[in-house]
Amino acid sequence: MNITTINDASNDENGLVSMISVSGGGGHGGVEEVALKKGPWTMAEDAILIDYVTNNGEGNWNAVQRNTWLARCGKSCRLRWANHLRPNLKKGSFSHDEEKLIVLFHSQFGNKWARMAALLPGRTDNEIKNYWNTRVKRFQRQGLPLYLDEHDQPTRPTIPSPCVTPTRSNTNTFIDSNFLHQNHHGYGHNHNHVFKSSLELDSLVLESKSPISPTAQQSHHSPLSSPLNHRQPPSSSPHHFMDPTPSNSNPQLSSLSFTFQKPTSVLDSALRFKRYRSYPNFSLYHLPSITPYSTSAPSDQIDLDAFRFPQQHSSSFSPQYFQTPLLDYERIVSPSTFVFSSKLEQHSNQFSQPQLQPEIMHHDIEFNDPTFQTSSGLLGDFQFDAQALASGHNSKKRSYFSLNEGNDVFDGYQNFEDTYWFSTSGVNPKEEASELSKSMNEDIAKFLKVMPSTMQGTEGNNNSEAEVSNVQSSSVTIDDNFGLDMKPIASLFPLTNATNHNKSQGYYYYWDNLPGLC
DNA sequence: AAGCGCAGCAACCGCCACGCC
DNA sequence: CGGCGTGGCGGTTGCTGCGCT
Repeated sequence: MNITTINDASNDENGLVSMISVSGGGGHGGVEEVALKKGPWTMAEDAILIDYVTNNGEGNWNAVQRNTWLARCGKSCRLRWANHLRPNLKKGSFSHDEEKLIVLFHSQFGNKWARMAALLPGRTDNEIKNYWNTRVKRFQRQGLPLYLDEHDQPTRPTIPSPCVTPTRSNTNTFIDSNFLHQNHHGYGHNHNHVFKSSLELDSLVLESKSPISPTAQQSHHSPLSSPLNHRQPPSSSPHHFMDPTPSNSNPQLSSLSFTFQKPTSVLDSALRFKRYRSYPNFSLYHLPSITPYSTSAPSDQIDLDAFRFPQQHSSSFSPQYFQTPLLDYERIVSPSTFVFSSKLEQHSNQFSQPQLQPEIMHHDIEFNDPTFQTSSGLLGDFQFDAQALASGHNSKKRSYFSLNEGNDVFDGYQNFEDTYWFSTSGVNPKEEASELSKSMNEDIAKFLKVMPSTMQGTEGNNNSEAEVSNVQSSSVTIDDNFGLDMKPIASLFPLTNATNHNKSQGYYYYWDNLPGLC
């Protein structure tokens, strides 16, 4: 089918319409013209798109235009869905923590908006891009270096990347001194806000020849330029923020000199990132698509205590940042939870957030059921969900139910504030959940296998210790929809050993030193 | 009140990668 | 192997609201 777009700005309520010629299909060469609308989406269009995706799943966006009267091109539909209509989108301005993360990510990835979005659940690449562009404009106008946090003192010098002198040939890194000041857990003296890691690391020294004022730095290192632009070669691993400690041994190093840590081979593999891609048969009402693995340790051999995500006590940490990118539940809400805003506006982006969408996506759970006492943090939740589903276990805040929505019946279960919906295919939810549980357990096992051994508390955890002894890669692929790059995650969350949590199976590691989130 | 600049946001466009045939 | 369709990504544009003059 050939589609020709003809711009015609004369015949649309918004003054934006394109005429496309749709030909082919039957070989008659017949051409039917379809007016493709452009411009802002209306609520009616949104409703059509939501309905279509609900019934047909994501993907095949051009079919939307073919199968509905929605006169939008596939790209426009995909964009509208991804940026405004899909569940779990977080609207509103970025929090300060998110802003810092964006700066952090940009210093690592450059203009890789989609990549950043994958690390900021609920945020879209477009949002991040817009935020960054706005930030660029603002900082440029104010003459501030881009990688200087706006809440910090503007006089704080930034290490410009051209002056960075790695001591190891395989390192090409940029680190902004700004980030070295943002962790308040405190190690060292002059630069006591450094990132403490328990990883065994090589060290490298970054040296700044001289302090550079923001103004001077601007001319030297344009705020518009990402550190990535200065990397040679650009394809090298942009691994930064690794456990910097003051370097006082070298008298040539000024206060802008730091020694920070480079991970060993475990975290040294190439950055790996995988685009999300929907299954062709993806259903909006499916629980997460999990690809079973044939060889994995059963879950009962995995001590999930060895892997804990941040707890509430860490004031600087927002665990929801990493919930979605790590293990994307595809938390789905019923279309009934889409409600129209009472405030009528011209555009149609006023669907309120799904009411069931949790503002805080993580659960910090203390279960009474000993079955789940070993599960905590993200993986714990993950396993909990699967096991509870499989077992049919109903905790106080979890229940199965069905919901009649017109002619449709949706099966679901509720876990605290979160509601999960899954298919109405007739599969017994528990059977489906049982398979899901197995797959999840296998995924968790696989996940743990490739985790750096230093990320796992191994005391009293011989099984997993053995499993992780031959770690070769830091990348984890949970399924086709999911690629996890452990490296930036690990570098963002240096591990500390919380020894005062004396559970029977050993000690925990906490990810509680998120830099820049204080 | 009008004009202007700016911030924020939504959406489009071009390019490219990938899979399929 | 090349053409084609599809989708993803990054750059860019345009619109709207708001504050300031």
